[in-house]
Amino acid sequence: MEVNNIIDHLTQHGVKPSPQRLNIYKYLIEEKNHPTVDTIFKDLIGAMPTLSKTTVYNTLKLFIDKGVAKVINIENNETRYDADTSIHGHFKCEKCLKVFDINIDMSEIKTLDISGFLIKETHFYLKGICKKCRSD
Amino acid sequence: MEVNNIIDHLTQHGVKPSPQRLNIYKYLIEEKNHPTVDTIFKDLIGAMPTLSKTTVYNTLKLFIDKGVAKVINIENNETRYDADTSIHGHFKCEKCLKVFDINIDMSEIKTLDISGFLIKETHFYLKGICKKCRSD
DNA sequence: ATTAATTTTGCAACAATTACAATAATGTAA
DNA sequence: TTACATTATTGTAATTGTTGCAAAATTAAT
Ligand SMILES: [Mn+2]
Ligand SMILES: [Mn+2]
Ligand SMILES: [Zn+2]
Ligand SMILES: [Zn+2]
Repeated sequence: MEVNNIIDHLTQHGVKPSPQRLNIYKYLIEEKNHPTVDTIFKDLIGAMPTLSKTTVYNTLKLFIDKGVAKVINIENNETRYDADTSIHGHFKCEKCLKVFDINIDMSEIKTLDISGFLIKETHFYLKGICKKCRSD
Repeated sequence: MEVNNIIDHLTQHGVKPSPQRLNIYKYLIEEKNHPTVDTIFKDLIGAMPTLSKTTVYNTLKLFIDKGVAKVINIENNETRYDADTSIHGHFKCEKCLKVFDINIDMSEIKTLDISGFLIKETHFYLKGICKKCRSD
């Protein structure tokens, strides 16, 4: 995606695109690596030497609030973030520690024993060993 | 479930049933409340005044290792535990904060874009507002 | 009864996150 | 432009959930 599109996307969701916000958002959509705050910070501090970890926290919180990112909770003590806000699942490999996207069809699942419940978020993830790590 | 059955169940899974372990396990299967360490500790300290929070952590870790309990990660910074080790999902109400069980049929989901992957754990949860809280 | 092995406990250390106030940057109106 | 108000960023301290570790207590074996 081009920078102008990114700026538009953020702006349309009520996120003023400061340099830090722009870079963090670009990082999320380009890397698609479901990073932690620490990963983002370490990967961006080179290009933005004054970046503060607090800013990363603040920015991600803002992204979540405005709906341009969402949280992925797979391990506790390891909050990850995803700029893909569509409903999809994840697979975390316990060897290489990578997090892969999984397409899921939630159509029927939603209507089991929770009729009358208001669903706001759907989360699905698997843990195991990825194809590559199995063959190593 | 009777205490003798509980003892057998723990023993068969390689967990020596000390008083602390027995009480914590009984708590899990009786309350079915998907508690945090803190909740367990606060609810049991009355009956076991010498109980240590470290013991709760140790015990739950042992339960997980031996397969008589599993971790539920819905919020980060809020690790919950479940003695129901079958594959099932959860719904967390953001008003009353209760966690409900959901039956799920994973049959098809497992075979989408992760062929060749070894699946060890399946996690599914929803967040929203429960029926009761909606009508209040 | 001694000794060895296991379990529990208390406290210190740690790491992720949040609170908060100071600084910097940006926007707005004379 | 200058002056002022608003917003964003930063650094540090505080908080919280968790783990490490060694001493004390309990249980098992000899
Ligand atoms: Mn994703
Ligand atoms: Mn459950
Ligand atoms: Zn892997
Ligand atoms: Zn509720």
